[in-house]
Amino acid sequence: MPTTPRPADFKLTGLTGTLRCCQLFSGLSAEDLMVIAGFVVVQKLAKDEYLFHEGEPARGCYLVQSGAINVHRVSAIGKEQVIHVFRSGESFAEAALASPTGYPANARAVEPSTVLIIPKAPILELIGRRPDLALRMLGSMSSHLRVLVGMLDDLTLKDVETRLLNWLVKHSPTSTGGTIRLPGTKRVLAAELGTSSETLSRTLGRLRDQKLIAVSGKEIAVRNLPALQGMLRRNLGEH
Amino acid sequence: MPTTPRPADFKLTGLTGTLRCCQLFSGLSAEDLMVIAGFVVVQKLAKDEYLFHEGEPARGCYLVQSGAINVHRVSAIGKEQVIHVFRSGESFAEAALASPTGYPANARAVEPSTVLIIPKAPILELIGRRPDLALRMLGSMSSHLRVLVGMLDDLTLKDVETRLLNWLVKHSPTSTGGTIRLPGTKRVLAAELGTSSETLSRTLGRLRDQKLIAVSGKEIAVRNLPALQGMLRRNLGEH
DNA sequence: GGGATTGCTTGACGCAGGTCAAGGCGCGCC
DNA sequence: GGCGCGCCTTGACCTGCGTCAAGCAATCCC
Repeated sequence: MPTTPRPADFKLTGLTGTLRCCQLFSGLSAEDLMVIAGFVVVQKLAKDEYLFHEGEPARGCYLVQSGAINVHRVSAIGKEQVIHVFRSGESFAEAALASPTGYPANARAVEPSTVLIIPKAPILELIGRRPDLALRMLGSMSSHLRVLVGMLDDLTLKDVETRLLNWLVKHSPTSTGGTIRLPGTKRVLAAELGTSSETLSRTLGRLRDQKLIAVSGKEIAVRNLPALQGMLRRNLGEH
Repeated sequence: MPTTPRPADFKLTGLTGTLRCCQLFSGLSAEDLMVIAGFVVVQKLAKDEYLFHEGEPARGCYLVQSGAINVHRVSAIGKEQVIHVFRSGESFAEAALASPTGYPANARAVEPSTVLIIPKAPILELIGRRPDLALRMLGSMSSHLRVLVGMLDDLTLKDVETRLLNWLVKHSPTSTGGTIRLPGTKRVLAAELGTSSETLSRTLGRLRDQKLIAVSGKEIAVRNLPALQGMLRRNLGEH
């Protein structure tokens, strides 16, 4: 029954578009999407603003509409361990839905961002009625588990050089190399790799000396991607 | 309609007992338990026998009936990183249900063990009909996520001494201390703590010298739990 | 009983990488 | 322009811990 669209309807149809595009909800029926859009809360975050802190009671789970959210833990001495940076279309904190305890980590916007908050109660109710949604949630959490498992051996089984090589290979734009523009400062990259900015600097320096890359400011030019890949494989393959 | 119990019935009622006792299925109706018991596969494992390897296509998820299963990853150089040791009543590899990729880790019996294999297809079908079961699965996976997150800062934010202190405090039977009997060898404990048996030995030695614990064979007697807790807090609190 | 095996302890050594400190460079701001 | 302030780089140093190797104690098995 089409009537003149009111602002709220515009908002809803816009939201369903976002919802449809994400892994978690893609393929759901239009009605279900509308239901979800009906209870979702939009929140805008400034750069460096916190979405939630460790231990806070969980409101629900989240979907990044734009920007980037850094999920991390911090030790008693203030050292920060990045768990993952979630970007547009990705969902996180599904674990918070199913357990009565608070968030196990912190979430902060790396840049100005918009996230959709999916409140606990109504989404749980919907999951109860839509078993396939439950399976998707399971799938999404299982991929997060995989990310964490991946981090584990990153941190325990590899040295800084190998982790950096891996990062460079993953972020090279073309198959021959190309130049990568750092999203943040080098200190941030160092944190993401689980090291200090000094060690990162030295490691980059060593690769530069071998003419494998060129560094200038926030630009890293990958000169010889195949060589980097070979080096990575060698580092993984033997000692 | 009671008839003379056949062996298969005995088997089924025995299984439902096991199923009822575990976190994942406790509270399910008797019929549901029977359904699950109907498709569960019992597998016995000798010490050091593998249940599955990384990359293998997933059969389903698992429930430990007796014994202990070490879930771990291994790097290209053969170094082993323990993710978790699951014991009687615990379930694992739920993540494998929801994703088409293979297992992300290896599982091996630490001691002679019995596990129940819960095959993928029938349990997924049941989840589709029992939404509360889906929520339990979500809950279980979310607690595994928490374990992994916990491991992360164990590995990145603490040294071996702190990890050992944490382990001792967690495993002390009484509030004043008491004695802990190691389930496996010290080498296994060392692996669980992410270190070598030599370093573990040294660290235990240091605590012994300070009269905080006494070690004899597989028995660790905690002489002064409050002091251990204080030391732990101090290690976490400052440098 | 006596070799062989397995696990634990201890010493010696090396190394990756964290920390401290001292420049150098770019950039905005008065 | 001069000045201060982040950021990066580099050197010097230190330390935790992994590895190698040797010495014991307990257990097993012929």
